[in-house]
Amino acid sequence: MKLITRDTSYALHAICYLAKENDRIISVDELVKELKVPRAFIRKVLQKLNKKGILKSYKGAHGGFSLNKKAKSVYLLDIMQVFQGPFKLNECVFKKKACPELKKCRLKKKLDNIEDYIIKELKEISLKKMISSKKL
Amino acid sequence: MKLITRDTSYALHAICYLAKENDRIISVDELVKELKVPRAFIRKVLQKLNKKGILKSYKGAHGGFSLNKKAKSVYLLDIMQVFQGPFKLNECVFKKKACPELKKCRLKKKLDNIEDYIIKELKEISLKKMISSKKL
DNA sequence: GACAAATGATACTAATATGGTATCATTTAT
DNA sequence: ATAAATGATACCATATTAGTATCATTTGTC
Repeated sequence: MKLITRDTSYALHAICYLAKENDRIISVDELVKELKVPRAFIRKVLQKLNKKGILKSYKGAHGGFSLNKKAKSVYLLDIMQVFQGPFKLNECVFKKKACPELKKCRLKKKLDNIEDYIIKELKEISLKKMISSKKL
Repeated sequence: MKLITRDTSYALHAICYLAKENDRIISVDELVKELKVPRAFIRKVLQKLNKKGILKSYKGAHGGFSLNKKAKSVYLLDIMQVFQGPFKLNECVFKKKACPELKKCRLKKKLDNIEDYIIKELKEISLKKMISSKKL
């Protein structure tokens, strides 16, 4: 029951590295050396982030990637959703016949509240906060 | 990215039904008819709940299952953890070499806080609350 | 222009988790 | 004794996650 998958994790590592290097164009080779992640995997991850507009890519010789946004306006939730899809913690458990005396799905309501809280929190964690030395 | 899996969901349905029937012994057959869930699957689910002490089982003819605890002392979190293992939202994303300037894994800290909150909330949802007509 | 160095696109494989089925052994009320 | 129930377990199908490989395209440099 994990919240963050491997690809999201690799993405975070890579993006943090890029963010700290400002607008320098950084190749996959450099990232692989620095972060010690599988080359083919991280390439896919970076391409996806590029398509989503979070990174910018430069093709050809001396190509690579750089951040396409301000570090303060990229949020953990955004990155997670690139790889893990929309954040949906529950699909109404009590639909259909079960627990039929329940007029409304009250459990779902409660779970939705929890979900809202998580989303709110994850939206508050910006890349800037992640790489700064200040407290989150 | 769902919080509640199918087996947990079936378990919740079954447990709610048992709870509403108080200490009556209820067979798999009855549960299957009532809840319209796959027989073999729900059997496995019930056996697991029995092993964990949440249900009590009665073997032989006229056997079946009943709740082994007070409805107010069975919590959603317990049931989830039977099927989905310990609730761990993150396995330190920033371990190893990555983001090396971070002295301590501060992201993990933040995620841990979120996790703590979720656990607290899920612990507050008792079976009693689930089957009562009052607000959660 | 030729070539090498880079990403883009995409197809494939392997491992694990999830959802579900089937079977035989054991227990127990009648 | 027998039938009705659960216990234990092995199995299968599908989806998701993790990872690999290959060829096409772009682009800087000589």
